[in-house]
Amino acid sequence: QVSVAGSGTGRGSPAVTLVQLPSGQTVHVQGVIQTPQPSVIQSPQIQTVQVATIAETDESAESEGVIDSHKRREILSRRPSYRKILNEISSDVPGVPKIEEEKSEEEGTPPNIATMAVPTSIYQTSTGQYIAIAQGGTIQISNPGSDGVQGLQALTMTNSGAPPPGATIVQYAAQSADGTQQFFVPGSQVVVQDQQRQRVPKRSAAATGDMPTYQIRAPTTALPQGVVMAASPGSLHSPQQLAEEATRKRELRLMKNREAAKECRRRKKEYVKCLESRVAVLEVQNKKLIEELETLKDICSPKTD
DNA sequence: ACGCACGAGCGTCACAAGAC
DNA sequence: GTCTTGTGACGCTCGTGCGT
Repeated sequence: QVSVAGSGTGRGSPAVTLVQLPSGQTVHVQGVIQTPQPSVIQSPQIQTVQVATIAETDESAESEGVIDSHKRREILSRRPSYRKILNEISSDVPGVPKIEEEKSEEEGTPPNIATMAVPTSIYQTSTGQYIAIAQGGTIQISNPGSDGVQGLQALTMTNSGAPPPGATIVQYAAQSADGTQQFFVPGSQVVVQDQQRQRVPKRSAAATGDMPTYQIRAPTTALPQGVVMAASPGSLHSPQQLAEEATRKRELRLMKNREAAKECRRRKKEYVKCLESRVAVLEVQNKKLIEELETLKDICSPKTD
């Protein structure tokens, strides 16, 4: 004897079907039959939109815009990071991959890209590139138009020697006679950008993923024309130097935030992808359960004729 | 060919949470 | 208390599809 009892399909409550098997076992099938939804993907993004809508409804009711926007921001900002959410999901569901603490290989990071060290000095060239010199002589070249870590290059100067304290100097020349970009680094060496990519439009740079290549050469001439010299923070005294230092700090902060935003967006996309795949899995499961239920109904329901 | 709408991606700002 | 990191929001640019 099997009894199938439908219940609770009211708005907001999932449909629950009770199936009593001949053995006396009762099976709860919850939410198997769902009302059509506009979208199967219900990411936290959507949830936040809903929260925002509620908040705005309150706003129109109470006419307290400032307080409400604060409240809304509070609600929105309480949402944990994508990494946390996804890792929580993955701990519940075995098949869902975790977002690694560090960047995974998934996105195809070129092997010649090193991880970004904390720079101690940062400079912007006349063509918009950023050159950061970290402790230990690592030079990082960041092209503002390129995509993600692909715009970040690290060159480690193995024989640059220890610069005098507070005296890191970058000497930059806009363009040399052979059409390459050059800048000079401690240790009397020259970093030369190859001709093939200078000021590539940011769209195509992102699409093709091509990067500027740099070579370390011995200087062929004395100081070139148009040399720009910048001092590191160690020897700052005048207001102008302080202003430069503030600008430098700001540039560094912006560069870091730029990278952080890229990383955050990458995680967000990964998170949404995971949710989508999870939805697909659940849909398959759901379908199977429905079929199973139908089979059980067929087997166990008493024949009338 | 042109204009428009739309979506994706980006840089920046503001702010909360966590680290130190 | 200060610094760093992560993320939502905003505005911008660019590519694409579509109608005219």
